Amino acid sequence: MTTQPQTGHDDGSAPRSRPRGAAFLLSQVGAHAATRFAERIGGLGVAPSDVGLLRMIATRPGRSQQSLAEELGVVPSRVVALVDGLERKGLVERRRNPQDRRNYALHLAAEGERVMAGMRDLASAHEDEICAALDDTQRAQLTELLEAIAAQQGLTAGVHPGYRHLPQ
Amino acid sequence: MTTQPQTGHDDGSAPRSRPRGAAFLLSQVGAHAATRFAERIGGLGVAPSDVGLLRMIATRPGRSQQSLAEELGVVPSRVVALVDGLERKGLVERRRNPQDRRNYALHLAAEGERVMAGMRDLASAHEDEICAALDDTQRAQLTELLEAIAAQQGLTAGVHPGYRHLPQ
DNA sequence: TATTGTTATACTCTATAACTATA
DNA sequence: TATAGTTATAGAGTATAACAATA
Repeated sequence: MTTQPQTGHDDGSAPRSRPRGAAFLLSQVGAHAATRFAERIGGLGVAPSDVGLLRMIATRPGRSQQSLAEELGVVPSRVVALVDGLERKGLVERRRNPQDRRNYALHLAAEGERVMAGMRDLASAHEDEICAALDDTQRAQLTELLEAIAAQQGLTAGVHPGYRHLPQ
Repeated sequence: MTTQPQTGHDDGSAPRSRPRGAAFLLSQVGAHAATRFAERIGGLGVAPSDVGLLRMIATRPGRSQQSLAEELGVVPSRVVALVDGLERKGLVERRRNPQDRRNYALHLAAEGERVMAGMRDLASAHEDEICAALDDTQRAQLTELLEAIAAQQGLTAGVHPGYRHLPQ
């Protein structure tokens, strides 16, 4: 994804009184953070698109594919492909529900638990890398500002919009 | 692009003393900002991938496709496709250089100038929309923090990493 | 009939590699 | 030989629509 050029401070001048370029910087730095994270988790053998799914299954085991599709804002057939991949890697299991044999209850396999643990460590290191320029106070400040924007813009906590389908 | 889930404040609790989740928030809010901007510029008939190109040509007219490819971090054949699209829409012109007939000098067409002007207005409105939750002081604060991160992470001012090719 | 999941298909994006023309 | 640009091709990602099994 890409965003607009801004008049910015390409010339190295100090920021103006009315700040400009925050939106572009957000998109730029955000894309960078996502790319770096993707590189890191690549070492665990999972793709960025897998991460949300894994976490949602870990948080609420037994969920159906439909419920994941809804929360992620993707089409159910997409979840089929994602779960196929995770199942092939031995990270999740599809368990039939005897009460209603139409849907599956999704659970993490043992290997999936290990990958989730690895991701938590990795997320912590990632956080430190991205925020290396900031001290603890500034980090808290940034988090607060971003949380305010996220809330006002109606973003769901923990759900990355990368999943959403623009084309209707 | 997608990033990691964070332990976050899904439960609505107050932020902890050691801030967690800034990197995920960055990626989440950044992707949202990029998506909203893409929706806006869609009305001008250009795609997000066109924007950087248009701006770079506007900033330094007469550039070659090669130089654009290098600065954007994409392969030259990709620039061919992008410039083809912009030329077809009447936004840019390829002018032969009589001194060296191998390369083109790229220039904005009249319609391209109009679109650039439209984008500047639109970027301003976009900025206001994304930062609606913040007052001017907070906006300046956010910009400062993001600029510090961008500089420390080695990001090029005004160049969106969405252009970069991870697959080598 | 409605719901869950699946398959078949097509479209977009973008890189690689081979090629043309010019130098 | 080297450089700017182009074409042909292939792979990844993801949506739409038709379908099967179950309720």
